[in-house]
Amino acid sequence: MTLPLVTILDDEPAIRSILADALQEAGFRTMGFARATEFEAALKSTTPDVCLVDLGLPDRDGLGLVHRLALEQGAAVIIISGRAQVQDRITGLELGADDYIIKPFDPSEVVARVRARIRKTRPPETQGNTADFAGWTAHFNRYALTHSDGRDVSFSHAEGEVLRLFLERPKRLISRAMMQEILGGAAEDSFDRAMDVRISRLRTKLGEDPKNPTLIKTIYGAGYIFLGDVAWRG
Amino acid sequence: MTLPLVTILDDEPAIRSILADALQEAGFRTMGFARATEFEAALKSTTPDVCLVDLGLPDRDGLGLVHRLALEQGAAVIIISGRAQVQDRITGLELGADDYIIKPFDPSEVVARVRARIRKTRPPETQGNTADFAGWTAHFNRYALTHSDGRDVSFSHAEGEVLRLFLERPKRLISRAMMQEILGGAAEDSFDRAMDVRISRLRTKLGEDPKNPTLIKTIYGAGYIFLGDVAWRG
DNA sequence: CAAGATCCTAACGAATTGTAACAGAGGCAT
DNA sequence: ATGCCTCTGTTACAATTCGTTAGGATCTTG
Repeated sequence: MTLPLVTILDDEPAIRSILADALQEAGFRTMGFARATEFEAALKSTTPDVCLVDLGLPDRDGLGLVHRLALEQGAAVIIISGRAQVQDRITGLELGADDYIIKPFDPSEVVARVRARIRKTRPPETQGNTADFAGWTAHFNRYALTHSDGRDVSFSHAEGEVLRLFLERPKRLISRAMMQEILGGAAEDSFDRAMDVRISRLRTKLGEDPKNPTLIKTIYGAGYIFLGDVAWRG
Repeated sequence: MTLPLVTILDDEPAIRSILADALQEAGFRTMGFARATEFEAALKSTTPDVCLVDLGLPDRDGLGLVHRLALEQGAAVIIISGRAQVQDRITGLELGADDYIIKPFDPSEVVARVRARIRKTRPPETQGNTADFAGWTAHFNRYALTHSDGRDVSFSHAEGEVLRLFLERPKRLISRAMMQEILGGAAEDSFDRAMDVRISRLRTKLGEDPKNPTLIKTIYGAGYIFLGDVAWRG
């Protein structure tokens, strides 16, 4: 697995570089952004493990951003702010932030807090090959799905890749770009319907109602999300 | 599901009771302990969601306890300590704590940080994905609204964003600017009717009388307000 | 009440997504 | 090799989503 990715959103280049240095030294990949719009654009193609967000942004109030991040992406969000009042901290945390660090900060404390987030956020390596969800059991070693009602469906390698991708990230938004990256990263032409077709086929095997899928939901313009409780074993 | 359980390990009775009061008022169950041995005994029969641990314990160094807690139980651990040095905080976090709060603390900040932990610890399913209001039930995980009279309407992602925005702030004025901010508002042109249209469509799905909306009310020149009692469950 | 600002919403269209049908690449037994 | 099968990307077209436009409705102010 690749190194955890930490994004830094702060309009001061000095702060970005201090944080980036400390984090990289600690073994993280980093991406820095000066404005919220850039950051949001980047989010469409990458999924950070932890997002450091400065609240005093020029182009937008960061709190709304934090809220959406926490809600949609499910990523860990750490606010870094000059506003030190207890009330500021509380509203930040209530809006979905995972932590709130006050400027001026000690870079190594930031690193420690980022680590603490990642420990919890990263799913413990699921090298398992069997997973239960919504009445189904996926057996990745024999490329088959069994349902508690007796149905037994086999799936192909390509379908299994997608299924595993979903089962390892339940209830989190998975962008199309990320799927391309994790699965066979082919060219990303807008004419490329390969991913859609894979998902369509998987949906069919899961017996989803085409008009109203309950397990694999499409988020228009954003990606997919797998609903359903997943339990891995073995 | 039962209320989340928060344990408080601190040798000062005054602090235990301050925290217990604040947490109970916020809707948590609490258990207090004065010494590590008592606490560990209790752990054999219960599984707390969050553990508040004071480091200055008389009978044992708290750090080792924190380490084992984090490692074995997998529970969220928040250190509360009088030791304010950066180095103390770092080692606490590195040893497995999820957060580090310095004495003296503000009880409501502790509550906010406990909440932030629980959001991540508890499975997303348990979180607010369903809300009742005015005969309707909004199911955000399956993008559908059901009415007590049997109606069943599905809504899109964009509509869901607006609906959630309202349901999270019932009976409060929501300015247009705030909506742009919280939703993905990119364009700020005053010609942008996108938000109006979203609301219009949502009103239609809710079966609002266009002449006389009862749920989503327009405040001319100021924004919108959602009337109706909202009860979240999950 | 007039004027102007603000809001509603039907209709349109660009972008995005679903999926049936097709085609090429292997695999495998005959 | 030939024929048949499965797998999987590509194509083409249908369906859906959602912002934009535009004209009318509604509100506030003077």
